[in-house]
Amino acid sequence: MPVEAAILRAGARLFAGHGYHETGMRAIAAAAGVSIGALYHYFPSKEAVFLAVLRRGYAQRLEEAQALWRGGLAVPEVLRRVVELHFASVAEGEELGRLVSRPWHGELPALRTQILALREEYARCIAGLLSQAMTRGEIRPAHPLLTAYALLGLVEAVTARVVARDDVARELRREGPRELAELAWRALRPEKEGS
Amino acid sequence: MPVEAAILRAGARLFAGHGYHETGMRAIAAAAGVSIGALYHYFPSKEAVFLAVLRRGYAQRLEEAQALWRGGLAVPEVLRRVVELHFASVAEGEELGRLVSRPWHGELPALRTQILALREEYARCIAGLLSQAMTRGEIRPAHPLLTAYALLGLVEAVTARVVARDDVARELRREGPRELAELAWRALRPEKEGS
Amino acid sequence: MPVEAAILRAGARLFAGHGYHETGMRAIAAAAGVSIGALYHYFPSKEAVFLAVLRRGYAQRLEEAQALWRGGLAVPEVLRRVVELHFASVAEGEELGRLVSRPWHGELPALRTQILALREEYARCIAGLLSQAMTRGEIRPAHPLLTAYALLGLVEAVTARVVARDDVARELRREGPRELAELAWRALRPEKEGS
Amino acid sequence: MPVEAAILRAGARLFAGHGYHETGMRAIAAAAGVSIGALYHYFPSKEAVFLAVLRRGYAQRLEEAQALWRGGLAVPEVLRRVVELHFASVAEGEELGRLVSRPWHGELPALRTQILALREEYARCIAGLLSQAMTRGEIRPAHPLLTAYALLGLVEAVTARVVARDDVARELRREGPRELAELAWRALRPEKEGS
DNA sequence: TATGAATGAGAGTTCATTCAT
DNA sequence: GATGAATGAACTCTCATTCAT
Repeated sequence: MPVEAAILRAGARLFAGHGYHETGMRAIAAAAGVSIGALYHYFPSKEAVFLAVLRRGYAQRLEEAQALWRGGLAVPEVLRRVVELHFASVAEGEELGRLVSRPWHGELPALRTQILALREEYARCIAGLLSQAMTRGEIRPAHPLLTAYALLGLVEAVTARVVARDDVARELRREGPRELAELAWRALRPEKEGS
Repeated sequence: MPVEAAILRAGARLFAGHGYHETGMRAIAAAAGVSIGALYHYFPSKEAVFLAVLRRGYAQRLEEAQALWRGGLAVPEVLRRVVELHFASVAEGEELGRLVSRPWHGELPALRTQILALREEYARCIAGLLSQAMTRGEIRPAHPLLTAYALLGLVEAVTARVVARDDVARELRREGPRELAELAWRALRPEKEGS
Repeated sequence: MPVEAAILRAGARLFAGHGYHETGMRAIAAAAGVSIGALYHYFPSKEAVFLAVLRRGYAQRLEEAQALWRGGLAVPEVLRRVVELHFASVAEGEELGRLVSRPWHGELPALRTQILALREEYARCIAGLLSQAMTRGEIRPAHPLLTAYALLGLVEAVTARVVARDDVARELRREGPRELAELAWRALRPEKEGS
Repeated sequence: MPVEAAILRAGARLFAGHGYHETGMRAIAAAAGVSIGALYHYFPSKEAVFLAVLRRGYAQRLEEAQALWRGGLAVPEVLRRVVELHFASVAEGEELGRLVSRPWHGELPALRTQILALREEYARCIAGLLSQAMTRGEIRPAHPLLTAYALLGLVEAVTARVVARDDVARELRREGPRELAELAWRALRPEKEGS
């Protein structure tokens, strides 16, 4: 259904660019090329639009991450690619990526539970992958969920700085993937192995 | 001046609890026990109140972090205490702490530059401390600013989850400081040394 | 045609329960089990649905009242039964009755003329019956139309209070028919007769 | 405070003329000569404006009715004047009067309880006056509250017709006060007395 | 005939900000 | 300095109605 898709695309772009409260329903409708009435025909409220957009973003990210992990690569290489994936997703035009890398629950206390649940679903997926790697001895034992959140934060703090697009941002964009993958691998590698 | 302090305290509490857009000037004035007129006498706009609050938050956090680092402790111990400091600051009543751990630039695009600058100041301070430790050989060489952001994100992603106060949050609160300090130390320790 | 009847039944229930403006065409369509398109196929507008409903209500009430008067009963007994008829019609499930006992012209200024005309038709019918009774000397001479309106209001003011269903409403429901019939009979009985 | 009074006056006129739902807050503000902001400064919602208007209307009506009854006149004369009072209050410019003579609870189900309470207060006042007259033997014994509602409805049904201002309305306006006072007096006079 | 997606004007309400007192 | 009444643009959302299918 192209109308619904257009709304979600427009919503993703605007929410990612201006935040929840500085994005109006009129703006979403205009950006999607539909009337306000049509917007409310497909979604009962602004919150519903936002949650639908966020869900889509997490679904897409989840799929990408799982595909990487399923590839049979060595852990350091997987880490490098996952980090690169997050960096790529904050580029212009990759609104869904920028969307999932943000702690919306601070901006939308009313949806905190649902937003945290979506994020947790993603974190739990990563935690599951980490658990498998631990079982196989590819990384050292650690609290999987906590480690998953930590890795997410590790990357997101840098990508958040990258969106500013000044000189520092460009430098971090260039060095980030390699340095972060290195950090992550050192933090996780088994005791007796070198990199 | 107690009036200004009251406003900043009220602002910190409300902004931290409900976000920027869901906190009104009337609410700040009421919580501070002053009239709207007085509020506008001390601060020219809502944005100004917010920036003043945020500045105070970063100043306080900066001071705490520097004090820890100046203490002459070994790096792993410093890491442990810094992580614990962040965890403690998300408790009820520690509004300034919760404030600095949030990427406000997403919620307030208009102030993005200034918000990122405040955060960068904090990150640069940590980067400086990391540089010193690298020079002394206490931690391995790495990009200092990037590492600083990464460490901040590492901790903040977990503390952000802790505010939900459900069972998982309690577990992360309990295990977080130790696990995160371990992760950070492994990520940073020099090549040939053990913990 | 059962579709039209279903619409009228649904409309009567909803208009009586929530008023004109708080009843939507969607709600009517849903309650009647038809689509909005079908609704607009049978009635050109919301106003048309409302007028059709109201007409049906007055037609039914008119018939009931005339049947009572034709029964050859003594005037006091007729009054008692008419009053009881009005009281019975405010019960749950008697939407048409509740509908005709309401001054819709205040809520719908655009239809004032037509609404007043429907009510006047009913009032004129009662006035005619009163005229006959006056001619026969069963009640005293008075302005028939004015008396008809007065009797209607006499009853409706009490039934309007009865719909609240609290303790007072229950008491009025119990005492109302007898007391109102008494009031009406005393107001209308010929000069030299007792009750 | 002239602003509040202007709002109440404008609200009374518009609500009486167009009903609750066809009167907008913007229209009230414009008619009162104030801004929307000022309107919401004095009243928290449209419902609040309406209830304030209605309360004022009932207060004024109550005062007028009590003044009449306190005058020491004979009951038939009091009835005549009360009826005339109601008729006078539906004239142009007497918005408060038209307001209190309407069963708003049908139009505003959400405020039914409060609207019925205001009306009941008025009805109870009249019932009290009737009780006194019964005690003194000036009118026959009857259920006071029920009788009060009945008398109100008796008059209001006719005044509601009078607002249409056609030929019939003019005739009812002319004959109404006398005829209705006669009806009321016959309905209430003690058993053994003539008019 | 029957459907329901689409329209868009307009509703009630909020809120940062100003300024006369 | 301090107050809070006043402003009005902008917000989210509703709803009678239309029309291509």
